Formats: sequence, C-alpha cells, structure tokens
Amino acid sequence: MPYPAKTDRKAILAAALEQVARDGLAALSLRSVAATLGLAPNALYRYFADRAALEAALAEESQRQLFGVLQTAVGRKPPEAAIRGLARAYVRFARDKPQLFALTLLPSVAEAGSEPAHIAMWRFVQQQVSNLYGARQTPEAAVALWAFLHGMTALEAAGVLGSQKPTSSFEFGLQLWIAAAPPAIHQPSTSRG
Amino acid sequence: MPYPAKTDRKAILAAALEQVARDGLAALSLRSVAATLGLAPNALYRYFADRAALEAALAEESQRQLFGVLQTAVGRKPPEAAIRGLARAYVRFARDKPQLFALTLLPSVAEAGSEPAHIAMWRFVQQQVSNLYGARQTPEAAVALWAFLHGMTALEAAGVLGSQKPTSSFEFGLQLWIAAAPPAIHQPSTSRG
DNA sequence: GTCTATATGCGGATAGAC
DNA sequence: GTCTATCCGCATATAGAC
Repeated sequence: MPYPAKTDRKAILAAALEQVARDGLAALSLRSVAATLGLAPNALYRYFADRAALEAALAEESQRQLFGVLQTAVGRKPPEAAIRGLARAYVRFARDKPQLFALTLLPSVAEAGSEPAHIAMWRFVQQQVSNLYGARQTPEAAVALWAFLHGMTALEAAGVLGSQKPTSSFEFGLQLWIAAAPPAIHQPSTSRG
Repeated sequence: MPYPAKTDRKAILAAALEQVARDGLAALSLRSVAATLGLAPNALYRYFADRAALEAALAEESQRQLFGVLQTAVGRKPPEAAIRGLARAYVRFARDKPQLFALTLLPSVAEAGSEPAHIAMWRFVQQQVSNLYGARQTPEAAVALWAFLHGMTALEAAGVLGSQKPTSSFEFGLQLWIAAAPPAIHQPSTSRG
C-alpha cells in the first residue's frame, strides 16, 4: 500500500471539533483541519462528501456530548431534583462550550446503525418531565421547559442581558415551571412501577 | 467631479437587507450588494468600514423592525392582552422573517445620536411586564418571558419539534407565565397612576 | 482507493489612479 | 467617491502518482 491511511473519520472529527470549540463553526476550514492532521488541503473529501457532511457529523457529536452531560446531571435523583440538575447542566454546557453548544440544534447525521443522539436525548428529557408532570401534559411541558432553557442560553450568549443577572431569571422561570406541575404526581420520587 | 456619489448608506442598507431577508446573513456578500446598486465590488467600503460594520447596521435595522411590530401588537390593550399580543407577535415575526429575526440578537450599532433600538425595545417590554407583574419581580419575569419566547422560535426554526405542534407548547408556557402574575396587580388594566 | 497537485470561482480587503 | 488592479483564504472538482 503506497498510501496507507493517515487518518480516519474519528481523527478528523476530533481535530475539527477542537477547532470549532475554539473558534466557532463559521471559522472552521477543511484546510486547517487537514493541516492539523498533516494532510493535503483536500484529503478530507475521501471521508466527508463536503463541508456540510462534516458539519452534520460535528453536530451529531455535540449532541452526544450534551446528552452525556444531561444524563450525568440527572443521575438517580428524584424527579424535581432531576429537572433542576438537568436545567442547570444545560445552561452550564451552553455557557462553558458556547461554540459546541451552537451545533446542538443543527441538522445532524448519526453514524450508520446508531440512533441519532438528539432523538435519544429528547426521549430522555421527556422521561424526566413525565416523572414530574405525568403523561398528560408532558409534551407541552417538556417543550416549554426546553424553550425556556434554550432562550436563556441564547440571551446570555448574545450579551443582551447587560447588568441583569442571568441566574435570578433562570431560578425564577424554573421555579415557575416546577410549581405548575400537578402536585399529585409531584410526590413519588421515581418511576419504579 | 469625475466620480459623483451613486449611492448612500440608506440605499446600501435597503439592498443588503433585502438580500439578507431572502438568503440569510451568511449568504450576503458585499460584491452582490454592490452589483445590485451598479457599483464596483468595493465601493461600499466608503460607507462601511468592513463587513462587520454593515452587519451591525443591518442588526440595528432588524431590531427597529421587530420593535415596531411589538408596539403595534401591544397597542392600547390591557396588561394581559398586551403580553399575549406581544408574545404572539414576537413568535410570528420570527416565523415570517426568520433571516431577519436572526439579526435581532446580533451586536448592533445605532446611527449617531439615536438610541439603539434594542435598548428602547427592552424598556418597552419591561414596561408591559411591569403592568402585569408589578415592579418587584419585573426584571426576572421579563427575562424569563423573553427567554421562553426566543427559545420557542429557536426550536421551531431548527425543526427539532417534529410532529409536536408548537402552538400548544406556546400556549402552555405563556399561560403558565401569566398565571404566576400577582393577582393584586393583575386587576388594574393600565398604569395610569 | 488514498493521497497529491492543480485549476477555477467566490468573497473580503487594501492600494492607488482619477 | 468611484474605479481598476491585486492579494489572500476557502471550497469545489478533476487528473494523475503510487
């Protein structure tokens, strides 16, 4: 083999993800990724059809990472604590890795045979919400919670809050959402039946 | 004068805004704007230092437009109806002009001597919220509402809601937020004291 | 079948002529 | 204030070395 593989999907994704986390998706260039890996400027086209394909793979990876963070934050906590942990982890992820977080809502492409991360993540979130809200209002409540959390990250990232402390608004909205949960379902701590 | 002025800031902004509304900010090119105006590729640099300056001016304009829409939606409605109208208008603006709306949270630069649109808009929103919530919790409540609305637009635009109807979640979250307003202040319809 | 070399087109930005 | 000319960086695409 005169030209053994110098790289693979995994290495490319790792290098690209590092650059995105540092400079943002818009600043990403296939050339710089190739350079990092010691390759010709366009060697990556063998692994990704075009820039869009690479971006989709990066989006998938960002969603996997966010999902992992949320799972860790929830752990085996009872419903309300689980939601609080999840909410805090979501906002923190967005704050700590803003460039990565921006990929979270982009169209993604999972590797063949594996479930897209955003599907599994959304199912997970809905499960946590249903533990607190019951099945009836879960879809609406879950979307509303997600929207609130995502909006908070967007406002904070945009810097439009100015002197306004994000934390107090975060607590305000989250408390408001939790307080609206049906009290009957609020009691049992986990869904073990 | 061998080279009389063929254009001005206003004409450039109008042409650029039209292209942004159609194809998005990322697809905007100074060249295409110049071509639309019948100018050399770099003639715009006389009016804007660089692309970023043009983008900031476009952001300012988008914020002015959004502010106008919100003002119209509120009109002289009583507090709760004003909030509902404002919320609906915000989401509708984002849905109808997504590319323009995306400029709304970008750093903007107002023309010399005039107040930045986002400042005036935020003051306006807080006034509407205070009519319903009273002064005490207004800052937190206003940010929480804005975050929820913005998040809804982001989720809808990203297409992550799938079969989930956005409207029901919108109503759910909005109702939840309104119901949390202090009932004592909920009564008087306007602040005329 | 992976990599290199190369050509083309597009966009941002600057220098200097008029 | 506009023009021509030019440089740079990036993405796409193809031909050819090995």
